[in-house]
Amino acid sequence: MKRARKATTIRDVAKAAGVSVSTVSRVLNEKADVSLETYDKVRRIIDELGYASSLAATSMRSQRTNVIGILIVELGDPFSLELFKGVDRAIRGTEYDLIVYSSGHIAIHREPGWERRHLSRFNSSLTDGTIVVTPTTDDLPSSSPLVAVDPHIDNAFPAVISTNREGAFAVTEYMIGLGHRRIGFIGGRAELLSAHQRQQGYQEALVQAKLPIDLDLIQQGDYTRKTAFERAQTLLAQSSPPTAIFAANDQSALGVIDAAHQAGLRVPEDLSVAGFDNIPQTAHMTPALTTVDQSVSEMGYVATQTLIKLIRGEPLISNLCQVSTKLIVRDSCRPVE
Amino acid sequence: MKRARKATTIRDVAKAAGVSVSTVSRVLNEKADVSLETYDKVRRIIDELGYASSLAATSMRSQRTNVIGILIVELGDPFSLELFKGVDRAIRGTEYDLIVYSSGHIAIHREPGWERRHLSRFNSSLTDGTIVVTPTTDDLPSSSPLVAVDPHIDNAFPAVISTNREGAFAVTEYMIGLGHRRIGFIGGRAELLSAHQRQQGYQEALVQAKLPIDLDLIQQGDYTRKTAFERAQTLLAQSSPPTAIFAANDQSALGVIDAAHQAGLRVPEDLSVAGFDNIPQTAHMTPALTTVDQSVSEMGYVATQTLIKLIRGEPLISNLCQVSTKLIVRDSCRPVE
DNA sequence: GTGAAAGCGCTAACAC
DNA sequence: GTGTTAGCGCTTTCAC
Repeated sequence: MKRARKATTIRDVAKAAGVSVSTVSRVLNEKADVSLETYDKVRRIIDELGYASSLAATSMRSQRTNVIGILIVELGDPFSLELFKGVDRAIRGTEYDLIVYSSGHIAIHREPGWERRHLSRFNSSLTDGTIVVTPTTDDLPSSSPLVAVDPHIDNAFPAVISTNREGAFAVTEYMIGLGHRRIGFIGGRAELLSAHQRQQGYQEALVQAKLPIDLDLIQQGDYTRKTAFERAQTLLAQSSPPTAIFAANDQSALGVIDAAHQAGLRVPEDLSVAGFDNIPQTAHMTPALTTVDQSVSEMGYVATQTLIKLIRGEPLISNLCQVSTKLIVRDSCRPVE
Repeated sequence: MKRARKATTIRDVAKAAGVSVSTVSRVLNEKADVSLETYDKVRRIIDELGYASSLAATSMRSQRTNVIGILIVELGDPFSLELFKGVDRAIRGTEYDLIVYSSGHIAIHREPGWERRHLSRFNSSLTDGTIVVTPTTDDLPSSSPLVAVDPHIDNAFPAVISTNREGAFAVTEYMIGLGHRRIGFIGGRAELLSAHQRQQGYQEALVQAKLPIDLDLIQQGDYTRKTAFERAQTLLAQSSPPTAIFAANDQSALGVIDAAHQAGLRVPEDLSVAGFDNIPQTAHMTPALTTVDQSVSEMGYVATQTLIKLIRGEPLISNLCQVSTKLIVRDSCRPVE
């Protein structure tokens, strides 16, 4: 147990090498004006001591830390986990390290603008840039580049999003094609652009099919299974309930299925259900869910690449990058008899 | 776009409130000796400005940051992702924030002792304690508490691990019970205690059944699918190949199945295969894998709780916490005909 | 009850 | 080529 050992600092290295701290700093940062002899000596001491510069101290003085931050509400949430896969892939082999920051203090997440505070803790220090996932506000001051994943509806900075409108349109059109005329919709978190776009796609498909937009069939959800369950109950309790329901994400679709079972309805025999897919696993759950497949890990990949470009000062082709979606038909939807 | 805006510092708050920085600091840290009037004024300004103290600066001066660190090799790796679920669960509702640190610089991971360097970057700053996942070395100096998940074989500090020996014993015993006499073993990363314990359980089951320990049947793996694939090929190419193979983890088991298919063998008809489970999903893959189920998310949960105890100075019941495993029999194993 | 000042580990500007 | 010095944003004595 070498626990008590205090961390080695740049001064320890300097002392051991018989040089000044600035010389060590120069070696660390690969500055040109150090004699080869000194360089080697310092490098050797650094290795011997197993020294690595303190991220906290470094970040306070210099602009560059070569660390990318990612701000997330819930670390364990399937969306986050799926996102990490893409972020990881994008980061491999680059010079960047990654810091995922998440708060345990649940109250913070209830308070809108929590990301502003968290960002503030990072800001102009620790990270060279930050990915913010599903921000609750568009007012995010930052002196370093920012990229949003699934951005706020008023979002003003570079962001990555799926082709939500097209996907929602396709799935609604598909249901209409199966003969459904009363198709329920359970929306997502109202402040997110994705939720808005999905509802838009749903409505456009109805309009194209010359079907009425019935406000009784449109329920406000929040991308959680629990809320969708309640909203679906409301839909199913109506005098003329929908024969199909399109839920704004996979969790919501599961909530709809919960409600159907609760009401004694079979899926898909009595009720067709489709969702927007966040993670590959959900689709394989019973019953096999008809989904709009969006590659969340791809979103993570693209977001990271975009952020790296911004950090490097390279030009962006577009401020809003769309990751394409694909309709995947499985047996949770049936034609109306 | 409010991007150019510089981050607000404690001095901005002090100036706006007409007090000194030390007073603001006192308010931030809820020190007693501040007049209520001053306290309220400063709090109001803090809210107005959306100020949050810089983690980098705070951590340099004070011991406590209320941040827990977790050091991981690959962020996108299924083991890590599963672990996060438990860590997240443990952190919810506590006063702690979480930082996951991962490096993109692949070369670092080849170099043994990379975690020492990464730890050094955190150390005595940023985090109050750190969870280190599958460390490649036991020589980890740190001035703050450390907990290992799946520790190094010579590990000396608090750690969380599964009941690997018992699990491996159970699955080997089960295969023997099916009539298998030549059971191959593909081991894990040699420097990890888990790999050692799994091999031990395997061997003990053979000994108990009075079966010989045939070194030709024991292959060194590294918990990756690719390596297991190669090792399994070696096993299957032998003059009297095994009728069953126990692989040290789920990825390795998949590699074994790959090799079986490659060799034209059917699983489980021609070859029984079992693995040690890291993530719930793998078990459901084709063919349904007989596994020793270890709850990785539970390991994350326990590790986090242990670390929090250490940080708070509470006593630990044991230095090595074991998360229990369970044999789950599925149809990737068959009796010998 | 509050402010001034030192200093955490580091980098950058300026000496020499 | 190398050392000295100031200061990043914060906490913590120590005065007053």
